[in-house]
Amino acid sequence: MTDQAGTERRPTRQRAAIARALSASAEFRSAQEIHADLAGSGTRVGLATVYRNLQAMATDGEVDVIRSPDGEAVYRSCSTDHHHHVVCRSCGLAVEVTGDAVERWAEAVAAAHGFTQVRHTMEMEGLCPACTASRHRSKVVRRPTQAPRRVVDG
Amino acid sequence: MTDQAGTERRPTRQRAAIARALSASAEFRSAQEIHADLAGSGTRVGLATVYRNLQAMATDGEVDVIRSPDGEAVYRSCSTDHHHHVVCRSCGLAVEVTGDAVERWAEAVAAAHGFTQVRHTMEMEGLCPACTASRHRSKVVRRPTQAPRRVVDG
DNA sequence: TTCACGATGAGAATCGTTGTCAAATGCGAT
DNA sequence: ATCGCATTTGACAACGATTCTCATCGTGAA
Ligand SMILES: [Zn+2]
Ligand SMILES: [Zn+2]
Ligand SMILES: [Zn+2]
Ligand SMILES: [Zn+2]
Repeated sequence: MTDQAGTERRPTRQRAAIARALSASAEFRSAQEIHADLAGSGTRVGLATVYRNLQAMATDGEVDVIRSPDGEAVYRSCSTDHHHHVVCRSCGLAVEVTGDAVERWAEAVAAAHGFTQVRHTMEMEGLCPACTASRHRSKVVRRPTQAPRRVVDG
Repeated sequence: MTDQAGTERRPTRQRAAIARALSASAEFRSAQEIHADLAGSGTRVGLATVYRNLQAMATDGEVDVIRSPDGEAVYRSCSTDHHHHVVCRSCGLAVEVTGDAVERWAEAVAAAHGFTQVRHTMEMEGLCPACTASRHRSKVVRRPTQAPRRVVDG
């Protein structure tokens, strides 16, 4: 199915619930999490329906979608405050950062190519101060499982 | 517990083959593709081994890894030329772009937080000129389903 | 060479996501 | 309100990428 502008999407309680659940959080949430949230709040919505709607909203530009490091698709309400992360690839520490420079650049370069309604995602990864030090003294900590992503405001 | 001296990764023919296959291409390749390439060139390497090595190389910062739009992890040799894309979310047209501004910003902001060996990925999406026009006229214009992602140099 | 342990491979197990299709529902016309 | 019909939903099967298991192999060091 080609997504077109004139396409009429019928309003349903499920879609409304999903949209509400999404905007209730400022963080990126996966389809499964949204589904769980709804179930938890007593709203029964099929898992497939959650997937379908989130995807539709994403293609229509109503929500932002990125892939979490483990490959899951995660969605976030478009209106929430926009920022990026610098993640340590060794311990998972994440720092939130914002920057007008990139925002403007993205907008400008996209416009220069005639693109409209542009959105973007940017992720940075490296070694945090602590892990940088560790490696210097040849002490590498390799976790068996993925480290929990701790977020620290920048 | 947390010990070990510098990374003691033993050299094996499989690892060498994987590294070679990776640097042979300037594009991002998935684990499955690398595996197929090797098989095609007569080099038998277990799929799990390909996954394990690509992941290890990624965590060690030897290769770049991003997620393709459908969620597959794709790897690329670190040395290849760095650039970004502006993708049309309606027809899939992709334009390659480069920009010192972002590169410097990313480096600077990461350094400001004490991070080292920083790498980044950035993706922009919007509506290309053609699709922007289509949407303006309320007329529904038929467009090939799920257009292949054509790349155009910026 | 021998030993200890990391690395590999084949296949099973996970698990997020998509496909199927009958039943339920929104909407415009009657 | 009611009918007709296309869209949407939901339960569940099907998929496919990635991970896990574990017996066996290969490498580095003594
Ligand atoms: Zn760290
Ligand atoms: Zn931004
Ligand atoms: Zn387009
Ligand atoms: Zn860049």
